[in-house]
Amino acid sequence: MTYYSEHSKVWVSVDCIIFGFDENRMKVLIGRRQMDPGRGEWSLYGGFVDAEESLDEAAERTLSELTGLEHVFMRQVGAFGRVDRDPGERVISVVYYALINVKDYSETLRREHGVEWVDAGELPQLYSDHNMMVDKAWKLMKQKMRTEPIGFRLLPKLFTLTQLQRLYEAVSGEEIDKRNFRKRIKEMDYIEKTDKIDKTGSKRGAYLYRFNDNAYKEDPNFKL
Amino acid sequence: MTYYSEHSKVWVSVDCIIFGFDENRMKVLIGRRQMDPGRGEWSLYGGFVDAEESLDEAAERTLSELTGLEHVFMRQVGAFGRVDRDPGERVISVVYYALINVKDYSETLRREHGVEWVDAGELPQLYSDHNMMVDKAWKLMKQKMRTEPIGFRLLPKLFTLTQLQRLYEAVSGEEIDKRNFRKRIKEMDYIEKTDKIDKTGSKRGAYLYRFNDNAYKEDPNFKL
DNA sequence: TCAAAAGTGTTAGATTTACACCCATGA
DNA sequence: TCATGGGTGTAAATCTAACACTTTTGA
Repeated sequence: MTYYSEHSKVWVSVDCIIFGFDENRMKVLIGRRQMDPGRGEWSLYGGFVDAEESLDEAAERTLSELTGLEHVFMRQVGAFGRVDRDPGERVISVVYYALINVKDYSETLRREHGVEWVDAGELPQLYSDHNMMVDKAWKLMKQKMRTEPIGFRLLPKLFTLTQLQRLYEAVSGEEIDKRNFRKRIKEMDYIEKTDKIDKTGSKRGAYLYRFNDNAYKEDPNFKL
Repeated sequence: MTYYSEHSKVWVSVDCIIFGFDENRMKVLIGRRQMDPGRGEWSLYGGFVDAEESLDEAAERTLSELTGLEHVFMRQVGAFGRVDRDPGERVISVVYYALINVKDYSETLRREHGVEWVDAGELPQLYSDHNMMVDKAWKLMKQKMRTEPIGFRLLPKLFTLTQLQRLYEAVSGEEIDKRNFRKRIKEMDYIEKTDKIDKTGSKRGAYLYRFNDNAYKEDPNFKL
């Protein structure tokens, strides 16, 4: 029994914009496209949506295929549906962005898939409309980072305040005053100081902090 | 020649959340679903995406089919893709919201299509995941209305400051101080006072204002 | 001993909020 | 004449932004 058979079906793919933070820069994971058409062009990592999986599941599967990671923060960016966006066939693509900690992604696996971390501000021309996808994802991510505590997904579980500040500087594109920044952090009780000290960033060492998600849920207000 | 033939195709539809503003309330246009499955349930207005049209075009076509209106402000909300979201078949739906001036929509046409303006806060249960769609569209629209001058799409070309204020009150859900509101409006040079007066809202009459899009583009900053 | 990053408060300026009365008109 | 919505300014409170020096330690 088919209800909608007079209408035409299309291929639907998902494309993932995987953001990372390394050396004080926001990075995006891109690789050379491995299939025709467009083989060899720089491209986001994606895949087709199977008949028996949701869009979110397809995005999670695709991300996990590439990185081996699960339970990653992902959000949908939207659907891209120009008729000629794919040079081969008509394909509608639903785009997601993900935030991962670069250190959680095995270098071996990364090389096996032939993908690279590239500065978000210095992306080459990408396949099809992938640059537009990144632009939109970047805007959404930026917006969300201002109002929700999602930046921690890009850092190790324990991080220094300087690391956190550099992250917010990279996302906002401007320098942040150290004292004002720390003042605001102190007001957020769910950003907890530990007694651990990181000595890799300085001789003196800096206290390590942790984001406490349960504490956040009790008093969810965030603004940076 | 087919590149992606080993993958499966799906139906893709668009659903439109059409916002209006009337009697100081935000409204959404809904109707009784005219096809199986779900015939007779309250539902958003939608349609299938044709092979030779983009998603944006499909949304515009759908809106115009229902309202006869063109060049309407529309934005994509996102793609909804749970496998079982449609009780009939697997259909991925790409959702758009539109802002129209209720007065621009012919009552005759509205009745012909059997759709109604319902208070955005008092929607009945809708077909499938349509309530989730409205929730998300509402959030996005609200957010955008704070930072971009799109509210004017819901008002006549000429409007009084009280009308504008009521609109922003309806969207934000809280009362706004009249004097503070007008102070902010005065700073936006692209909201132009005309010498026309509206006497329908009060005995004394109120000046009518106009949004000047070209003037806005020269100095695009808006915040309410 | 010195270079390099960590850590810490105060003050001026800008923005936001609260608030009350007179005006013009049609019924 | 009076009820109704239109129109206007000021002051307190809050928030934001600017700013500089001391500490610790490994090289």
